[in-house]
Amino acid sequence: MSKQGDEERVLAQLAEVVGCCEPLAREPLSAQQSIELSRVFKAMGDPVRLRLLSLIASHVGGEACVCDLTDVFDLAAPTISHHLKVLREAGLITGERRGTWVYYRVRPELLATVSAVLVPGTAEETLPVVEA
Amino acid sequence: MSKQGDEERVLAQLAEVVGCCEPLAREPLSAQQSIELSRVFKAMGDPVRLRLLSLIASHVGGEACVCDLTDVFDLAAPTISHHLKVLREAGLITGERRGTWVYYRVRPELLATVSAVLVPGTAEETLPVVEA
DNA sequence: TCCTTGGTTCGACACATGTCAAGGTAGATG
DNA sequence: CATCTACCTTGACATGTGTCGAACCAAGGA
Repeated sequence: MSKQGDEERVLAQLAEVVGCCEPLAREPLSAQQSIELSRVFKAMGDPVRLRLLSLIASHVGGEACVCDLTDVFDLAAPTISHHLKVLREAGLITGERRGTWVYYRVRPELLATVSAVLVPGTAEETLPVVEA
Repeated sequence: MSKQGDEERVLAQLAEVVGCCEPLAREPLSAQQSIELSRVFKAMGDPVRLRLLSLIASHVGGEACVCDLTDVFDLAAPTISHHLKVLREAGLITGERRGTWVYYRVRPELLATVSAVLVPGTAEETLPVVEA
């Protein structure tokens, strides 16, 4: 929330380093690229955070306040807050305070970037896969 | 290699629990789904492992032996071996011994599954319709 | 002003993880 | 068999990470 600038920087850096849609199997990642990308995957490499992400993404209006999220887990509030911070610093979600509550929403563009890195089929031909 | 059965089990379990291509934003992940999925992301949440993955995926013939991989990093052989094991146990790669060397290749179907979970409408045709 | 509710930060703890040296296994070649 | 190469496993260590209680901040009422 207060680190909106950091979120933007992270996202910009990822986009710059990874490129728009460079599939993983086309050419090996550089050390720098792998560091940037692994940040996102590491943020998603926790069951609680993955579930938080899907809870936010699938919530009505595309956003959810923290009070909508805490009840789902058997975890203390600081723990949820910590996980949300990790997701935020990875550029996967953004937080905004409106009155008493803080609302989070996902960054679909980052999910799309990551998805495109994984599979080559998104843009055009690449591998001799079973083609229609 | 010696745990080929485990690799199959992991992949089957992931396919069963996650489903074929259920996007993250459609409905919230269950606790079980998030646990299975987070295993894969956690395996990719390390720069060395991500780079290993891309090195294997982009290598000629779609496979690479360990000797092709160790020289790229400033890491001892046991460390590389450890990371390869993590990738293997996550179902992302398979290892096969042929003579003196051990060759690794990626499982594109798992990458496609993960990619499809992230973004709706991604790479559905590349999914191999995993059956039991 | 004080109190209540929603969220975060801090500090501390137990546990997980990345790393390497040493030792072990599998196969090829004498 | 002996030995060399390629690769893995073990054991140990330092660092990183998830968790929570306590304290703190922000906003909206009495």
